Amino acid sequence: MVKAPRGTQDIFGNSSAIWQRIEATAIKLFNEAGFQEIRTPIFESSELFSRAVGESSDIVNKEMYTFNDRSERSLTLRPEGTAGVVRAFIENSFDREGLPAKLWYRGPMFRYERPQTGRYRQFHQIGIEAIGAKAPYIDLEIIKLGVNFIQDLGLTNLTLHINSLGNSSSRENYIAALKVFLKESLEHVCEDCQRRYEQNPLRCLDCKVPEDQKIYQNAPTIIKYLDEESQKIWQETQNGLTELGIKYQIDEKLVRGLDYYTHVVFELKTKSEKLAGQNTVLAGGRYDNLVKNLGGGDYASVGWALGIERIATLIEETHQISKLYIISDSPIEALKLADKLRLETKKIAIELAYEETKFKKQLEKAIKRDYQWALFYLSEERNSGLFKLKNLRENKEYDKLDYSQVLELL
RNA sequence: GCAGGUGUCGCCAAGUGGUUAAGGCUCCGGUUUGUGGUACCGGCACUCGUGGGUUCAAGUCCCAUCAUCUGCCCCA
Repeated sequence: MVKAPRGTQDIFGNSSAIWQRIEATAIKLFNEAGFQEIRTPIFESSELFSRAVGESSDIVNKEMYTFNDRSERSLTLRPEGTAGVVRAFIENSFDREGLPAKLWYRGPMFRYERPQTGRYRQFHQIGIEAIGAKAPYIDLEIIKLGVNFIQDLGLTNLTLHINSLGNSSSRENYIAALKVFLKESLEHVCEDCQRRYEQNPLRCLDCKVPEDQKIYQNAPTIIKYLDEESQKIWQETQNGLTELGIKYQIDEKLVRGLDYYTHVVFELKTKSEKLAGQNTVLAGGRYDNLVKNLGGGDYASVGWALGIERIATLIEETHQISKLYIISDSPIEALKLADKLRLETKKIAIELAYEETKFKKQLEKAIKRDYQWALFYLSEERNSGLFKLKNLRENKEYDKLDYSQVLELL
């Protein structure tokens, strides 16, 4: 039997209802804040990602779904959303429409990784980007939208972690200082850290090995290396969060896996056990150099992305709309009635039996499938023009109703 | 990419080398025609993830492969 490829899954039933709720919640929030949807291609030139995400990142090194098409172009299934959005921003000259460009997107992303709880090879993100906005107030708006999103879904038990990576020169100075520190104890740390030292020294800081962590306790922190400008932005961001009543936790070891981040970076993490080790459900930050690096103007930007699968795992259940089942001995008459009812009722699903099965079977089906209502529409009702309606959950029956009374009850 | 666990019907699950692969739930049909999830009857794995091998004999042993789970790496 042919199965879905490793790391992919079918979404249906209750999960699908939860996904719809997640997407509807996000879309409402984005519309209210004046963000516009953008749909970019699912595959792009491979070069876009190696330039945007960074040659040293794990994503580019070992996780991309890259292939050559029939004309030998190297293409890649997008591993994240920001690169494509920025490419579209530049290509379509969005800067002429006025800045910042406030955009949101959703859709599948692809990374060739070992599948696990909360980790898939095809996974889905919803993200927002504000391109061409330097003021820290846009960071605050973006972060607030993430926090509101979580709240609107009724999720608790999430913590906002933030850190600053500073501007390019602060970051360079810090990395230089960090490398000096790391070099002293390079022989005593794990192999991964020795590799990180070469490739991405920042990542050493969130190493999981306890012995290594002991050593890193004395490492210089990035905050001390922020230059005046970066320091000022960092202060304003924190003040703003407090003003907005957003609780946060400074995490000096939060460095993120993509190379394009600058200044503020943040993650919303859950304490729930349901996601095993994958406890980050929403993450983002500022990327002031990315647009320029991809050939656009010098536009500072900020954004985040959330993982739909991870959020969905945290949501237990969702309310389905109530349903009505038409019990009839004539499918065509039931179909005509269903059509009419669908036009004239709101927020109720109208269903019927398509085959001429027995009365009792139809009623049992309605009960088993958890329909709230059964509407009797057999020859007797059709002749009299009066309906019988039953609330199956409350076991209440309403007899001899005319059509308008049926509508009132639903 | 590395280390370990698991794979018998849609779901749960017995089976530990020997004739026709328990059982439960769900599902489908019926118990002569318009009212409740009950009860009763019947149906639903030529096959044990897949492919090889060992054996007179394999769901049961061996190898490979695939899938899945857990930890690491990393990430949403």
